[in-house]
Amino acid sequence: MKLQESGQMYLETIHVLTQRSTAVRAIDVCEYMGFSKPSVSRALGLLKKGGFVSVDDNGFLSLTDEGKAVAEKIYERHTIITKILEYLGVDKDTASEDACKLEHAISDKSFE
Amino acid sequence: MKLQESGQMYLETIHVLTQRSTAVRAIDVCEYMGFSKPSVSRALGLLKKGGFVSVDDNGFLSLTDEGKAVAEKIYERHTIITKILEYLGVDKDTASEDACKLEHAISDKSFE
DNA sequence: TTTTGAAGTTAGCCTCGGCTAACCGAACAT
DNA sequence: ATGTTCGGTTAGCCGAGGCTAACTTCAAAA
Repeated sequence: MKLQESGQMYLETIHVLTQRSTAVRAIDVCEYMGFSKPSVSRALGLLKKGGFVSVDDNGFLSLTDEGKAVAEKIYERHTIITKILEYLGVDKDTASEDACKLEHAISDKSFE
Repeated sequence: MKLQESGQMYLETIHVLTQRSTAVRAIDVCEYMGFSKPSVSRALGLLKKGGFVSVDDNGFLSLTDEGKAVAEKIYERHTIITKILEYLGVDKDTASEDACKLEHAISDKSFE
Protein backbone atom coordinates (compact mmCIF):
# COMPACT_ATOMS: atom_id res chain seq x y z
CA MET A 1 0.00 0.00 0.00
CA LYS A 2 1.48 3.26 -1.18
CA LEU A 3 1.13 6.25 1.13
CA GLN A 4 -0.09 9.54 -0.22
CA GLU A 5 0.86 12.88 1.22
CA SER A 6 -2.34 12.91 3.27
CA GLY A 7 -1.50 9.55 4.79
CA GLN A 8 1.88 10.88 5.86
CA MET A 9 0.16 13.83 7.50
CA TYR A 10 -2.10 11.55 9.52
CA LEU A 11 0.84 9.48 10.69
CA GLU A 12 2.82 12.57 11.61
CA THR A 13 -0.15 13.91 13.56
CA ILE A 14 -0.55 10.69 15.53
CA HIS A 15 3.16 10.75 16.24
CA VAL A 16 3.00 14.32 17.54
CA LEU A 17 -0.10 13.73 19.62
CA THR A 18 1.39 10.59 21.13
CA GLN A 19 4.25 12.68 22.49
CA ARG A 20 1.79 15.05 24.14
CA SER A 21 -0.61 12.72 25.83
CA THR A 22 -0.66 9.08 26.74
CA ALA A 23 -3.77 8.14 24.78
CA VAL A 24 -4.63 9.36 21.32
CA ARG A 25 -8.07 8.81 19.81
CA ALA A 26 -9.50 9.52 16.38
CA ILE A 27 -11.33 12.53 17.74
CA ASP A 28 -8.03 14.08 18.82
CA VAL A 29 -6.77 13.71 15.28
CA CYS A 30 -9.94 15.42 14.03
CA GLU A 31 -9.38 18.40 16.28
CA TYR A 32 -5.70 18.69 15.58
CA MET A 33 -6.04 18.48 11.80
CA GLY A 34 -9.34 20.32 11.53
CA PHE A 35 -11.00 17.53 9.56
CA SER A 36 -14.39 15.96 10.10
CA LYS A 37 -14.88 12.69 11.93
CA PRO A 38 -15.81 10.71 8.81
CA SER A 39 -12.75 11.94 6.94
CA VAL A 40 -10.49 10.87 9.76
CA SER A 41 -12.37 7.62 10.22
CA ARG A 42 -11.87 6.63 6.62
CA ALA A 43 -8.23 7.70 6.56
CA LEU A 44 -7.47 5.74 9.71
CA GLY A 45 -9.25 2.74 8.24
CA LEU A 46 -6.91 2.81 5.28
CA LEU A 47 -3.84 3.28 7.43
CA LYS A 48 -4.96 0.39 9.60
CA LYS A 49 -5.47 -1.81 6.57
CA GLY A 50 -2.07 -0.73 5.30
CA GLY A 51 -0.45 -1.76 8.55
CA PHE A 52 0.65 1.70 9.64
CA VAL A 53 -1.71 2.17 12.55
CA SER A 54 -3.36 -0.08 15.10
CA VAL A 55 -6.34 0.57 17.30
CA ASP A 56 -6.94 -1.13 20.63
CA ASP A 57 -10.24 -2.05 22.26
CA ASN A 58 -10.57 1.38 23.82
CA GLY A 59 -10.19 3.16 20.49
CA PHE A 60 -6.69 4.34 21.31
CA LEU A 61 -4.40 4.74 18.34
CA SER A 62 -0.82 3.63 18.05
CA LEU A 63 1.65 3.52 15.20
CA THR A 64 3.09 0.22 14.04
CA ASP A 65 6.83 0.03 13.50
CA GLU A 66 6.29 0.84 9.86
CA GLY A 67 3.99 3.71 10.69
CA LYS A 68 6.40 5.04 13.23
CA ALA A 69 9.23 4.92 10.72
CA VAL A 70 7.26 7.05 8.26
CA ALA A 71 6.05 9.45 10.93
CA GLU A 72 9.49 10.00 12.36
CA LYS A 73 11.01 10.52 8.97
CA ILE A 74 8.43 13.14 8.05
CA TYR A 75 8.58 14.75 11.46
CA GLU A 76 12.35 15.01 11.27
CA ARG A 77 12.04 16.70 7.89
CA HIS A 78 9.47 19.06 9.34
CA THR A 79 11.59 20.20 12.26
CA ILE A 80 14.77 20.51 10.25
CA ILE A 81 13.16 22.39 7.36
CA THR A 82 11.47 24.68 9.84
CA LYS A 83 14.80 25.42 11.50
CA ILE A 84 16.49 26.06 8.19
CA LEU A 85 13.80 28.50 7.13
CA GLU A 86 13.85 30.25 10.48
CA TYR A 87 17.63 30.49 10.26
CA LEU A 88 17.13 32.15 6.87
CA GLY A 89 14.93 34.77 8.48
CA VAL A 90 11.46 33.39 7.92
CA ASP A 91 9.04 33.90 10.81
CA LYS A 92 8.14 30.90 12.91
CA ASP A 93 4.59 30.43 11.64
CA THR A 94 5.42 30.71 7.96
CA ALA A 95 8.43 28.46 8.43
CA SER A 96 6.37 25.72 10.02
CA GLU A 97 3.60 26.09 7.46
CA ASP A 98 5.99 25.86 4.53
CA ALA A 99 7.90 23.01 6.13
CA CYS A 100 4.63 21.14 6.28
CA LYS A 101 4.34 21.28 2.52
CA LEU A 102 8.00 20.93 1.67
CA GLU A 103 8.48 17.89 3.89
CA HIS A 104 6.40 15.83 1.50
CA ALA A 105 7.80 17.22 -1.71
CA ILE A 106 11.50 16.91 -1.12
CA SER A 107 13.36 13.76 -2.14
CA ASP A 108 15.61 11.78 0.16
CA LYS A 109 18.60 12.85 -1.88
CA SER A 110 17.95 16.56 -1.60
CA PHE A 111 17.12 16.34 2.06
CA GLU A 112 20.58 14.92 2.78
CA MET B 1 -10.41 32.12 -10.49
CA LYS B 2 -7.94 30.53 -8.16
CA LEU B 3 -5.10 28.60 -9.76
CA GLN B 4 -4.26 25.12 -8.52
CA GLU B 5 -0.81 23.64 -8.69
CA SER B 6 -1.68 21.90 -11.94
CA GLY B 7 -2.70 25.19 -13.52
CA GLN B 8 0.64 26.68 -12.59
CA MET B 9 2.37 23.74 -14.23
CA TYR B 10 0.47 24.27 -17.48
CA LEU B 11 1.35 27.95 -17.52
CA GLU B 12 4.99 27.22 -16.79
CA THR B 13 5.05 24.67 -19.60
CA ILE B 14 3.58 27.10 -22.11
CA HIS B 15 6.13 29.67 -20.97
CA VAL B 16 9.02 27.27 -21.48
CA LEU B 17 7.77 26.03 -24.83
CA THR B 18 7.24 29.58 -26.05
CA GLN B 19 10.92 30.26 -25.49
CA ARG B 20 11.84 27.24 -27.60
CA SER B 21 9.67 27.66 -30.62
CA THR B 22 7.63 30.42 -32.15
CA ALA B 23 4.30 28.67 -32.08
CA VAL B 24 3.00 26.49 -29.26
CA ARG B 25 -0.09 24.31 -29.67
CA ALA B 26 -2.04 22.17 -27.24
CA ILE B 27 -0.47 19.04 -28.70
CA ASP B 28 2.99 20.35 -27.80
CA VAL B 29 1.85 20.75 -24.21
CA CYS B 30 0.57 17.15 -24.28
CA GLU B 31 3.92 15.84 -25.41
CA TYR B 32 5.94 17.94 -23.00
CA MET B 33 3.86 17.10 -19.96
CA GLY B 34 3.03 13.53 -20.93
CA PHE B 35 -0.72 14.05 -20.54
CA SER B 36 -3.50 13.03 -22.88
CA LYS B 37 -5.12 15.44 -25.31
CA PRO B 38 -8.42 15.62 -23.43
CA SER B 39 -6.67 16.39 -20.16
CA VAL B 40 -4.76 19.23 -21.75
CA SER B 41 -7.80 20.42 -23.66
CA ARG B 42 -9.85 20.75 -20.50
CA ALA B 43 -7.05 22.38 -18.52
CA LEU B 44 -6.45 24.92 -21.27
CA GLY B 45 -10.17 25.61 -21.42
CA LEU B 46 -10.14 26.51 -17.73
CA LEU B 47 -7.03 28.65 -18.08
CA LYS B 48 -8.62 30.40 -21.05
CA LYS B 49 -11.78 31.04 -19.07
CA GLY B 50 -9.68 32.29 -16.18
CA GLY B 51 -7.92 34.76 -18.43
CA PHE B 52 -4.46 33.22 -18.19
CA VAL B 53 -4.15 31.89 -21.71
CA SER B 54 -5.44 32.91 -25.11
CA VAL B 55 -5.72 30.89 -28.27
CA ASP B 56 -5.67 32.38 -31.77
CA ASP B 57 -7.47 31.17 -34.88
CA ASN B 58 -4.66 28.78 -35.72
CA GLY B 59 -4.78 27.12 -32.31
CA PHE B 60 -1.58 28.76 -31.18
CA LEU B 61 -1.33 29.40 -27.47
CA SER B 62 -0.12 32.51 -25.74
CA LEU B 63 -0.08 33.68 -22.17
CA THR B 64 -1.98 36.77 -21.14
CA ASP B 65 -0.17 39.29 -18.96
CA GLU B 66 -1.64 37.65 -15.91
CA GLY B 67 -0.71 34.18 -17.16
CA LYS B 68 2.78 35.34 -17.95
CA ALA B 69 3.18 36.82 -14.48
CA VAL B 70 2.32 33.49 -12.88
CA ALA B 71 4.44 31.48 -15.29
CA GLU B 72 7.48 33.68 -14.81
CA LYS B 73 7.15 33.62 -11.07
CA ILE B 74 6.96 29.84 -10.98
CA TYR B 75 9.71 29.45 -13.53
CA GLU B 76 11.98 31.76 -11.56
CA ARG B 77 11.36 29.65 -8.44
CA HIS B 78 12.10 26.54 -10.44
CA THR B 79 15.45 27.72 -11.77
CA ILE B 80 16.57 29.22 -8.48
CA ILE B 81 15.55 26.24 -6.37
CA THR B 82 17.25 23.95 -8.85
CA LYS B 83 20.45 25.97 -8.58
CA ILE B 84 20.33 25.99 -4.79
CA LEU B 85 19.91 22.23 -4.66
CA GLU B 86 22.68 21.69 -7.18
CA TYR B 87 24.91 23.98 -5.18
CA LEU B 88 24.16 21.80 -2.17
CA GLY B 89 25.40 18.77 -4.06
CA VAL B 90 22.19 17.32 -5.46
CA ASP B 91 22.49 15.91 -8.96
CA LYS B 92 20.92 17.89 -11.81
CA ASP B 93 17.97 15.58 -12.46
CA THR B 94 16.92 15.21 -8.85
CA ALA B 95 17.38 18.93 -8.28
CA SER B 96 15.08 19.82 -11.16
CA GLU B 97 12.55 17.19 -10.17
CA ASP B 98 12.42 18.39 -6.59
CA ALA B 99 12.34 22.04 -7.62
CA CYS B 100 9.27 21.21 -9.65
CA LYS B 101 7.44 20.17 -6.51
CA LEU B 102 8.95 22.71 -4.13
CA GLU B 103 8.23 25.64 -6.44
CA HIS B 104 4.50 25.26 -5.74
CA ALA B 105 4.77 24.58 -2.04
CA ILE B 106 6.99 27.39 -0.89
CA SER B 107 5.49 30.69 0.24
CA ASP B 108 6.55 34.07 -1.08
CA LYS B 109 8.06 34.90 2.27
CA SER B 110 10.29 31.87 2.46
CA PHE B 111 11.35 32.18 -1.14
CA GLU B 112 12.74 35.65 -0.44
C1' DT C 1 -34.49 3.52 34.39
C1' DT C 2 -34.30 6.77 31.12
C1' DT C 3 -31.97 10.25 28.74
C1' DT C 4 -28.26 12.64 26.88
C1' DG C 5 -23.86 13.34 24.89
C1' DA C 6 -19.49 11.86 22.98
C1' DA C 7 -17.03 8.84 19.71
C1' DG C 8 -17.13 6.36 15.73
C1' DT C 9 -19.09 4.48 11.30
C1' DT C 10 -21.91 4.29 6.99
C1' DA C 11 -23.78 6.22 2.99
C1' DG C 12 -23.34 9.23 -0.25
C1' DC C 13 -22.00 13.94 -2.38
C1' DC C 14 -18.40 17.14 -4.37
C1' DT C 15 -14.03 18.86 -6.66
C1' DC C 16 -9.68 18.08 -8.79
C1' DG C 17 -7.20 16.17 -12.27
C1' DG C 18 -5.81 12.32 -14.51
C1' DC C 19 -7.75 8.70 -18.23
C1' DT C 20 -10.10 6.23 -22.69
C1' DA C 21 -13.34 6.04 -26.40
C1' DA C 22 -15.28 8.26 -29.84
C1' DC C 23 -16.29 12.00 -32.69
C1' DC C 24 -15.36 16.46 -35.73
C1' DG C 25 -12.98 19.22 -39.12
C1' DA C 26 -9.29 20.60 -41.96
C1' DA C 27 -5.39 19.41 -44.83
C1' DC C 28 -2.94 16.61 -47.49
C1' DA C 29 -2.26 12.26 -50.54
C1' DT C 30 -3.95 8.96 -53.63
C1' DA D 1 -13.39 12.40 -55.05
C1' DT D 2 -11.95 9.69 -51.49
C1' DG D 3 -9.23 8.26 -47.94
C1' DT D 4 -6.00 9.03 -44.05
C1' DT D 5 -3.92 11.59 -40.57
C1' DC D 6 -3.50 15.19 -37.28
C1' DG D 7 -5.20 18.42 -33.80
C1' DG D 8 -8.90 19.26 -30.87
C1' DT D 9 -13.28 18.47 -28.29
C1' DT D 10 -17.10 15.89 -25.92
C1' DA D 11 -18.74 12.44 -22.93
C1' DG D 12 -17.98 9.92 -19.31
C1' DC D 13 -14.95 6.93 -15.89
C1' DC D 14 -11.86 6.72 -11.86
C1' DG D 15 -9.16 7.56 -7.47
C1' DA D 16 -7.92 10.77 -3.87
C1' DG D 17 -9.57 13.18 -0.24
C1' DG D 18 -12.40 16.53 1.60
C1' DC D 19 -17.64 17.13 3.26
C1' DT D 20 -22.72 16.49 5.59
C1' DA D 21 -26.47 13.75 7.32
C1' DA D 22 -27.74 10.22 9.83
C1' DC D 23 -27.04 6.15 12.34
C1' DT D 24 -24.91 3.16 16.37
C1' DT D 25 -22.94 2.41 20.88
C1' DC D 26 -21.87 3.16 25.22
C1' DA D 27 -21.20 5.54 29.47
C1' DA D 28 -22.42 9.00 32.58
C1' DA D 29 -25.99 11.98 34.45
C1' DA D 30 -30.76 12.83 35.85
